[in-house]
Amino acid sequence: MNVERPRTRIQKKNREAILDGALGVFSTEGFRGATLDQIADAAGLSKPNVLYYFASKEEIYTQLLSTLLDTWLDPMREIDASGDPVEELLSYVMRKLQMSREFPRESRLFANEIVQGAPRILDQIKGPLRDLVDETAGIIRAWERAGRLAPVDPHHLIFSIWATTQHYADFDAQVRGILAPEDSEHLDQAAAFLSDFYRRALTPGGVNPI
Amino acid sequence: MNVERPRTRIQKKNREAILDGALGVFSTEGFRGATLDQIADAAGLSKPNVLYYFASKEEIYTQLLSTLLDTWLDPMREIDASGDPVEELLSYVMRKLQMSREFPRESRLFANEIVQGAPRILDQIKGPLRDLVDETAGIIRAWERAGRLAPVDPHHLIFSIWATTQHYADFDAQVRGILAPEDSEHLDQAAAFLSDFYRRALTPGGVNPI
DNA sequence: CGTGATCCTGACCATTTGGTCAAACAATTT
DNA sequence: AAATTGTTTGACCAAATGGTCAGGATCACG
Repeated sequence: MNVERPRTRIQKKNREAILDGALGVFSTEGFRGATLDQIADAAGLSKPNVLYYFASKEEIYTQLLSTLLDTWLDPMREIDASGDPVEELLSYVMRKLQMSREFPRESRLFANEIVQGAPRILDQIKGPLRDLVDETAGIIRAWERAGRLAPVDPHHLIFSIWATTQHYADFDAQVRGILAPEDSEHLDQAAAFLSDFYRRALTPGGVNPI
Repeated sequence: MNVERPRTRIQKKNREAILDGALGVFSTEGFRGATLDQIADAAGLSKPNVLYYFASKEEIYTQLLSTLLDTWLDPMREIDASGDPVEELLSYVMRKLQMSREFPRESRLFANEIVQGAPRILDQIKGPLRDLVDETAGIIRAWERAGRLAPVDPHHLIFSIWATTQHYADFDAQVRGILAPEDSEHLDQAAAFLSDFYRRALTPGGVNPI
């Protein structure tokens, strides 16, 4: 049975349990590494029961991917062309960092997918994602031309924001391995660092020369 | 047969072929996703023949990981405490970016491993990698205290350099999906962007206010 | 309560996968 | 060229894996 919209409360509950469990498994194992048994286990259901709600492992995965991409891009949509350029970009950085804190599994799911060549999400990247990025790049370019932002390549600025913020979710194991293990404040430190860092780099003419 | 040091030219050639093939497979599939058949295929050998040179899939993988980590850290070892702080860090950024260009498979191999929780390399991270990072952090902190560098958290600066440079190898599929496909100059643009960007952010007191 | 629809499961299946092994084949040494 | 050592492979195996299915359990509702 291949229900698009959950009709009963049981369907809703179980589909959610499956997607939540699958998110955990896929995000740490990748698509090929994840097994239906693990997913069923994480969801608290039997394997045949999982396949009663989703036609295949692939369907669970693509369902997850396309649902999450939207959420993932929300912080970028909030950038306001009429706001103060540096402050708008800084709060974008903070929103992205916040997502790494709140949704690390989602971040790692995308990381896995893209590192492995984005075989199942390339269309979405070349379509909606690219459009949104180009639009944002336009805003940044306009700010920059108006002299309200240091000169930067908009696309590479966006890449750098993604890289630096998602790093804390995607490479969490490494970050924890390097920083003192008892140090659980590292995301707050990261916020302070990135905030200062991007402010210095983006403010036209440099900030408060000493 | 489990030969540590290749004794014959055939051993040398085949072990290299296996490691090279395996690098390609592991870097795009992850450990669990990769199969011995794929590796054998990529190496141009039969599966039993691969297992004649390496005891198991796991042994190939860990061999790759530990061999490569050393190369991977070389750029950081080159940082010279007696050089000019901003220039030393900028050339470190450029060396790291150059590695993304020359060794994208190696970068993705580590990315896969770490995204999935670094199950087989955590010891090396907590040991040698951490030591080197702490040492470099000490150098950066000294520069900063001497007022030769803008105030930054050394560890998070290092993370940001890793993130921004490796992004171009690890998330290559996304970068290519977003930038114009005909644009094969994006790594040169990235070099220009990162160079300007880190110079602005690191130079104490800001750079050449207009 | 009865009945049709929904939900769940044990048993099963075909394929894939990591790994073994005896025997054939090739290189090197004596 | 015989003996020794090193290399390669086809055939095979057990376990894991994605997926199926018939039938039983449960639920919603007239």
